[in-house]
Amino acid sequence: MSSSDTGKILKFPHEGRIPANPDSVVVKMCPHNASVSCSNCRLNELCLPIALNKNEIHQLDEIVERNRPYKKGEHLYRQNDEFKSVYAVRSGSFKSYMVSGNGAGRVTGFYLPGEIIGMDGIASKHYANSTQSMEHSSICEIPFTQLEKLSHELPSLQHHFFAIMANEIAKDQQVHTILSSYTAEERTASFLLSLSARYSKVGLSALRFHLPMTRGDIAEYLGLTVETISRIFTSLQKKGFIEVNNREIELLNIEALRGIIGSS
Amino acid sequence: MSSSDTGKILKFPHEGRIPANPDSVVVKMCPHNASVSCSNCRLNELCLPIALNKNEIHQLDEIVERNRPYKKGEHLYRQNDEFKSVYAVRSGSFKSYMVSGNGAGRVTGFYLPGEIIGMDGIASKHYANSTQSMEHSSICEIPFTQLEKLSHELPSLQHHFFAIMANEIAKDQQVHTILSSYTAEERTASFLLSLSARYSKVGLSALRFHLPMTRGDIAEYLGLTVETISRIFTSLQKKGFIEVNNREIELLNIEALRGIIGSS
DNA sequence: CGAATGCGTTAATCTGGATCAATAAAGCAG
DNA sequence: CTGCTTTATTGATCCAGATTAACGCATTCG
Repeated sequence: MSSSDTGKILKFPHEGRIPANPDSVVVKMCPHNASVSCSNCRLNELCLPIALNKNEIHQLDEIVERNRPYKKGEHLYRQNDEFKSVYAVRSGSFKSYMVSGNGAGRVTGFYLPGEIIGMDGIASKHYANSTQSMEHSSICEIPFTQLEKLSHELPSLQHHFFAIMANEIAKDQQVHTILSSYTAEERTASFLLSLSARYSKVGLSALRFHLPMTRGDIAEYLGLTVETISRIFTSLQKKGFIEVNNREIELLNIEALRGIIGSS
Repeated sequence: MSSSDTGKILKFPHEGRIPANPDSVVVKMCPHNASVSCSNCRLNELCLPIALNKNEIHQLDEIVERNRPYKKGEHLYRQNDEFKSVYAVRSGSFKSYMVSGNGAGRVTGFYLPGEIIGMDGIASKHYANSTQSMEHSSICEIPFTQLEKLSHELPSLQHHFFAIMANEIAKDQQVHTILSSYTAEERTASFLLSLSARYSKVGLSALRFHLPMTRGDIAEYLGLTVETISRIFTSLQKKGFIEVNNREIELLNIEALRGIIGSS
């Protein structure tokens, strides 16, 4: 069927990332630049500094370590490593996965800019997952002991960190519902809608974005197989709800996607 | 703090609950007695007071409200109610469930004595689940604003509450793995093992316990159907791994159950 | 360059668990 | 107690999604 599509290949500049508009700060600010501080980070409305005042942000800034960029596939930490820090994604994206008894890895989460990684290690002092970058990415490392100490001094930081963790809990319970009762098509639609919402939060397009993960990653995350994901993408495309070209995806009818979930 | 001022001790014969041994404190201490304080609660090694000193426990005690007992089926709160408190199960058990788009309820969690309920409401200020008791139960209510304030004053309480939330996150990610990759038999085995571990934590038998939930609840929780749960119980019984009589269950070969999961 | 490797799609077949259906056994209110 | 509702078991059939297999298409690498 693809014999005639040669002329209409979508070209995507910027490492496959699609800014909401071509002149957005996203591009100008060079997301991998380590010298940025929390106060001028474009993500500070999403990330830890939210609801902190100038002075408080400055104190947070002091404990944040801005690491070197991570190449695609590099590990942030591995399952059972000693828990030391939580991390905020500055640019790029990460996936976490757990190796279960039989050795088959299972993707347990995807992390996009502004999101916090590593909270699974707080309880047992060892990370429960491994986490690796899915593309060239950069990260802010926040040593947990210091974060706890600072939280104790800044009530609004404590409050906000409680909220961040609670949000993770609520999100995980939502996933529980999806995995325990949705069909393959419903899972896929809800996954796409979740990505869309999260991209739009960081100022990228809600309707057209790059999938940093493989079909296999999506399948593992949703408890399905690669083939099923592939078939469902194809079928959603045939229905005119989406358009997929490799890792580039456009949501043509977002209401219809919502309908898939509502109608279950 | 007088001991049961009117002498009206709510009598509570095990109500289908099997104590580790018949003379255990569980029975003696009358779990539904509202006059107990955190310092002499048999659950204080599991619950919020963990790692607090005498004086700190006393401060915590001040904000804890010991509610009237809940009858079977009563709601603690409903989905979308305004978030006000988290709750610690003192005796009995609760289930939480979410009503998804189509109206079909889905059980998202079970809560046994010593466990904390309601953290799903912290982030959005409204509970994401409904929670109801599965048997005659009692609860400690902890108004969240006050807990937050006290956490700010007591670093070890802050630390511990971070840990409790993190534990919930880790547990939910474990559930993610189970739902996305385990077979029906593996899910059921891991569910039974989880119950066993949790009962044994509160001093009840790890090998012989009462299931407070229906087969239907288990099925919803595990993303299966009642019939499948029923068939798997029967099949595990035929294999000699367990013995079930209605809601009473005995794990005859716990290693074999572990083997079911490991061998996937 | 050609070979190897990883990712994605499509098609044919198989199966674990759902669905449908019937019955039994508890629990419970009057 | 009796009748009614909810819960549990078991069997027969069906189907969504897994499995298996083959192939296309990029990348990378010697």
